[in-house]
Amino acid sequence: MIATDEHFFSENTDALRLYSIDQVAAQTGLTKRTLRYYEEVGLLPPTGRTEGNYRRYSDEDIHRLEHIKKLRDLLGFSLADIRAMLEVDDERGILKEAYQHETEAAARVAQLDRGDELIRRQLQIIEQKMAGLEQMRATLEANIERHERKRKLLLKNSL
Amino acid sequence: MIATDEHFFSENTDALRLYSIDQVAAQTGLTKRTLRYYEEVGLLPPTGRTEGNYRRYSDEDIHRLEHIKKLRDLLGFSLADIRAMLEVDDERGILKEAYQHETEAAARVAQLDRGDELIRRQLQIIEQKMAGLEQMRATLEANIERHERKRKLLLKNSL
DNA sequence: TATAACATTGACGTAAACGGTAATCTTGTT
DNA sequence: AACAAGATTACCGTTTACGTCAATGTTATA
Repeated sequence: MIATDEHFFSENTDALRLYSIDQVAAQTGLTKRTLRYYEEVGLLPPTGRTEGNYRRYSDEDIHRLEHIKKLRDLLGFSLADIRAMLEVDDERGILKEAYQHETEAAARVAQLDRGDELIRRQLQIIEQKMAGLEQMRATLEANIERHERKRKLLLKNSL
Repeated sequence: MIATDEHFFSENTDALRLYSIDQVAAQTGLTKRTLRYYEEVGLLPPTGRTEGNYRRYSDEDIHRLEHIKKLRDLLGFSLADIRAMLEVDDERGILKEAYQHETEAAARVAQLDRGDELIRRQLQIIEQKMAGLEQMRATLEANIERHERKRKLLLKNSL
């Protein structure tokens, strides 16, 4: 019986495919231990469960986990940082919910503005990192170009 | 007496200004403990010392420490990763040394090639990170633009 | 020269982010 | 029905990257 699952996701518009912890581990590249850990520390909201108390992950769960992994590996964020980022995302989600039900135009615009503010805050962090990386990249490329010039010089002199 | 320092750096072409651990901590934003730790684990080669066994940091040391910090904060690298990167840099340094003393053009070109190879390897890592960041950035900006369109729509409908 | 304010090296402590194991269920298969 | 395979929680262990003393030595200054 999977009535439990149906209950949890019956009002979800997503494709309600569910995955075992093994499948999710394989797809995300995270270990099963890590999946349980992220749930334990609240990075991932409690997943659905089968009647036998086995975890069942939704597509949304997987998406969130992949996002977490990106933040961890790409940005080198700590789980605390990631939690903060996700809370922003979650607020955006709530905002979006509210947006749907809001009828007044002015209030809708205000909610869009608030969403933008949250997004821009994240953009700033990312752009800051990118600027630093860009500088490192420029330095390295300058070295390659310097080598290029030296090579040409050597070639000219050897003629 | 600072004969020790003079001995250590007498053949260094750099400005041989030396800094106390406090000064370096202030300038790099690393704690004194971290400075000692990085030296202890070999990320920073042993610094010069005063007669009284106090550490004296050179400009080169500071430069290396700032580089380490960038790798740590920007790329989110572990100290193990950073050690690997620095070893590449160090090999480049050695290569450069050898280059100076090499007289044969062919050998010089070969060394430039080897240097390029090392640099490109680092470039690849950086570009990979940047690509990931760029993607996140694009996603966020797409959301802002989506909001922009919605705002315009609301404005039009409210007239 | 005495004292305060710095430094040094152990040594132990700690928060973060999991890894690994034990005891106990659950489930697909024979 | 029985058994192997895999899941769950609980709990202890580990690594990384430092923080925090304590005991001791050094140095600038009154």
